[in-house]
Amino acid sequence: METPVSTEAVEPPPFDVFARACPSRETLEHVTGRWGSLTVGALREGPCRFNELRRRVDGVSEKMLSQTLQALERDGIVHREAQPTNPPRVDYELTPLGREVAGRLASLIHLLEGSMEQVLTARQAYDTTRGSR
Amino acid sequence: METPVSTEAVEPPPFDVFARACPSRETLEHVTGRWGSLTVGALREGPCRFNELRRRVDGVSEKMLSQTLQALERDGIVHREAQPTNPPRVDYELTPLGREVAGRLASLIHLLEGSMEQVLTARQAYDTTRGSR
DNA sequence: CGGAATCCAGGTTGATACTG
DNA sequence: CAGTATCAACCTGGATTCCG
Repeated sequence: METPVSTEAVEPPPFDVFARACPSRETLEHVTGRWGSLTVGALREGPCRFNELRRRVDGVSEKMLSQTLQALERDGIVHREAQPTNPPRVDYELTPLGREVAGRLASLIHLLEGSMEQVLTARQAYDTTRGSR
Repeated sequence: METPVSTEAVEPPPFDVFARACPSRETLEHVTGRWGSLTVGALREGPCRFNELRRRVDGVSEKMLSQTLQALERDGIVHREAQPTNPPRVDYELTPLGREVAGRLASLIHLLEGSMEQVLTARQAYDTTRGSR
């Protein structure tokens, strides 16, 4: 018996974020980026129009929100539903994959929000120790 | 019965990453930032020296790794253990909080690595639909 | 080895203005 | 409303050099 060789791919390519060239690293960055994580988190509350999303994500500019949404839509994390009405109405919502991602992200966010006292204490300790080097 | 009022803070301040000025947003960015997530992920495999960490996180420069580690140390996510030997030896490891964070991050990373086929397919669909607008 | 400091190019950001 | 275009300003990140 020879090494089995089929005409179709026998094994899915391994994806590893720790490797510089792996496309999974890009997606991780889209999802965890400065506005990516907040946008996904905001969409977790339900479908949302562009400007409402802007309000939920305090501080994001139109441009950044637009760019972020496009990257997330391209990766299949967010679904964009445009209605050809006038004035235009566009709704964004998470895809099934997006909901899974959002869940894990929310878990991280909640952990951090709940640990901020501890973080703030650590910062003070660090600053008095190293700040006044 | 009156509303209970004690002399010490009755309620911990609410932390909300979606609010522009909340310090939790900074910590989220340290943890999910371009190198933050990979550094924390790499430290999950165990304590590690500076240059070994550089090898684990493919593509980081000394400067970025150094900056990233300092931010994470300040937030109490990473512990730095320096030995005053010559040559110097410094070990980094996750704190208990860091391990919790790393766990949630790993969960997200694994999800994404396992979904990349789907993501790549979504990208192709997007590019053929919108790319040739 | 483990960093800190400096320099600098280029990418990212966010007003502002404009379009459909 | 839902974006896109433009542009200056800022910041990121890499390379290099030097120190303990």
